[in-house]
Amino acid sequence: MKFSKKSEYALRAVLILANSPPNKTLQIQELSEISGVSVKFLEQILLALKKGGILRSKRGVGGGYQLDRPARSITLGGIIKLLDGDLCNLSNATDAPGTPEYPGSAGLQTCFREIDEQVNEALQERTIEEVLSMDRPKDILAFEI
Amino acid sequence: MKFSKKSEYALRAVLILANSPPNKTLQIQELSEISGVSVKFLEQILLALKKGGILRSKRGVGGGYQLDRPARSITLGGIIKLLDGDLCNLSNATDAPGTPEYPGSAGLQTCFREIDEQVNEALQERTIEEVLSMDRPKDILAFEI
DNA sequence: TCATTCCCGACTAGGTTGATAGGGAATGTG
DNA sequence: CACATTCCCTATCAACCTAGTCGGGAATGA
Repeated sequence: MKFSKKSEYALRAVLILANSPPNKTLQIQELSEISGVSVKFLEQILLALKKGGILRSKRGVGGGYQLDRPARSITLGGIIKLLDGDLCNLSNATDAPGTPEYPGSAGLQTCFREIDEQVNEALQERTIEEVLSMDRPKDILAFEI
Repeated sequence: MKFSKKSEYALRAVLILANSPPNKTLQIQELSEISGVSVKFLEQILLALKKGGILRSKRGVGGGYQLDRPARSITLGGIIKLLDGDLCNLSNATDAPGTPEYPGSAGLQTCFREIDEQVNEALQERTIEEVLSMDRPKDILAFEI
């Protein structure tokens, strides 16, 4: 019950880009340094994010990456799905073709489908913008004023 | 975001045992046939379940397995945890030692911890007894009378 | 004594993951 | 045009994990 490094690194990259000034492009090199992911590995991930319509890129001198749409429209689920294929799919184990019927098999599947839905919803609802704002909670800022 | 075959097969075995008359023992062979899992593989799983205090066993002629405690006290989470180690632990990826700080890293971790809790709670709450009863819903029974 | 049944560890084929490497294509600069 | 820069794309690989097999040992009861 975990997700891949690719997904995790993708989230890092998108968060970093979402946090930098709009219309500023960041190069792989910079993203690599901030996120702590090797340039070459990150490259593959950024490419996938681009193909998935989350980032846009520019080549040549002064090129780099930036978000292709507002951070409020990008969700954790969208990113993870892009890299890992499916989010939470417990029920497809109990559902697979060839699975025999046994006492509780139907009930089990219902349970797992419920959990799948819960998790997928939670991940699809959380936007990158929200995550960034959770980073620096308002009440703590209030104290600092 | 899925769990191992071992966990799945363990759930099958426990459900089958919970559904059979109390104090009746089932042999690996029988469990294998009903669950559709090879005898040898199932063997390992049953052994783990026994060591985990979920099943008890008896050797020799007429031996076999049975539940070591009532089905209402055995949860899906308990079984999965026994076989797979942890249930849902998304947050330990973002939490791992050596993870750098980047914009949103804290927020991300909070999100994942929330999901971890949700899933773990859901799995820890659902008992084997409940799952069995979901299999044959009461309203359908009512129709058949 | 012997068949039965669970107990236990070793082993392995095959797939997945995380990552590296190297060259190609676009783009801006002088 | 020539060239440096930066992204684009594919191939390859070692390490690890999973699902499963195998062979024998130990307890139990007839």
